[in-house]
Amino acid sequence: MKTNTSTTMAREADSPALPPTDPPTATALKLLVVLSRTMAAIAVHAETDIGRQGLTSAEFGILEALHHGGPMLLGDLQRRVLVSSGGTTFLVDRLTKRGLVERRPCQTDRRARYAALTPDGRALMTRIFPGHAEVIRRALSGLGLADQRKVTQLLRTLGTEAEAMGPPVG
Amino acid sequence: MKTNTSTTMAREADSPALPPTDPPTATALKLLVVLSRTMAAIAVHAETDIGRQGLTSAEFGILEALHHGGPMLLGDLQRRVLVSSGGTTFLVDRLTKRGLVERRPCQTDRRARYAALTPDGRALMTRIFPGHAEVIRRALSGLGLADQRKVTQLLRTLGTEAEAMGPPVG
DNA sequence: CCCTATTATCTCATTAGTAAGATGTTCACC
DNA sequence: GGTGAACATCTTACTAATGAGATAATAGGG
Repeated sequence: MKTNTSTTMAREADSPALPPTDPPTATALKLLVVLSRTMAAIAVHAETDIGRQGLTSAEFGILEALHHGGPMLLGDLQRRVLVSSGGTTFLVDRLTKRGLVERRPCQTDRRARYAALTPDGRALMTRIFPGHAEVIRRALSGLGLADQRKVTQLLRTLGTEAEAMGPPVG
Repeated sequence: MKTNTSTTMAREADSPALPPTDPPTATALKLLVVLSRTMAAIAVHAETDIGRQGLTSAEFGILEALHHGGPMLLGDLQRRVLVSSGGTTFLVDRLTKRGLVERRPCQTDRRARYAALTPDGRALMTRIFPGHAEVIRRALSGLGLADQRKVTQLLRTLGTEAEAMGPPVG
C-alpha cells in the first residue's frame, strides 16, 4: 500500500528552526501559499483544456485578448498578457505562422504595429471559447456566485495595492 | 502606467464577436482574470526580493520547504513545490552545487533520497527569511488581517475543490 | 523465492519565455 | 528643420523548467 509516510500534512511537529513570525506576517505568508496553490490548481484545468487545441496558455491569452478587444497595438497586447516584449513578438510570430493572427501597420505611427485575428483565428476562438469558459466556470464552481464576487473584490484590492506600491525598492 | 485605451473594462462597446456569457460564467472568468493579475503583481515583489539573493523562486521554494519542514524525500519536496520530477532533481542539483542542500540516503528504501539543508543552507535561510516574510507582508498589506483571512478561507475552498475534481476529463 | 506491477529518482532532448541590446520612428524643443 | 530623448518593436543568446523514458529498488501474489 501507500507507505507515503509524510505528505503535505506533516509539518508543525518537528520543524527544526521555525522562524518566529508575528500574526500579520504569518497571515500574509499563509495567504500567499494558498493563493499559489489555488492558482496552480486552476491553471491545471485551464491549461489542460487549452492544450487540447495545441495552444499554450500564453498563446491563448493573445488570442483571447484579440478576440475580446479587437485589433490592438503589440504594446497593449503585451500589457494585457503579462509577457515580455520579446515574448510578445515571439508569440505573435508563432500564431502568425499558424494563420491565426496577422500584423497590420499603424497609419499614424510607423513604429507601431497592430495585431489582429485572421478569419481563421476568429473562427477558432468562436469555436473553442465557449467550451473553455465552461471549463473555467466548472473549475471555479467550488464557490457560489456570491463568494466568487466577494473573492474577486478582495483580490482586486490586493492586486491593485500590490501593483501600486511597486517592487520592494526600499 | 498609461491610459491603456482598452483595459479589461472596455468590452461592450466595439467587440467584434462577443461570446454571450451567462452570469455564472462571466463571474468565473472575471475571477480568473483578477486571480491571475493579483498573483502576478505579488509575484513581482516576491521574485524581486528573492532575486537579490541570486535565487529563483523555485529554488527558494525548495529551501523554504526544507527550512520549514526539515529533511524530506524528494518526492514530498516535489509535491510541495509544485514542480516536475525532473525539475526537482535539477533544482536540488543546483542547490547542492552551491552547498546549500545535500542528499542523504533513506535507510528503509534504497530507491529514495532525502534532501536536507546544509549548515550553510540553514544559515542562509535564517538570515534572509525574515526579510522575505516582511516583503510578503508588505506586498499583501492592501488588505487588513480580517480580509486576508477571509480571502484565504475562500481561496482554500476554491483550490481544494478544483484539485478534487481533477482535470476536465469528461 | 521469482515475477510483475509499482514506486522513486534521474537523464536527456526540447522548449517556452526572458533579458538586453539593436533598429527604426516620433516628438519636443531650440 | 535639426538634434537628442523617448518609444515600439524585433533580434539574439541564453536559461529554467518540462516531459518522456531510463534505471533501480520494493512489495506482494503465486
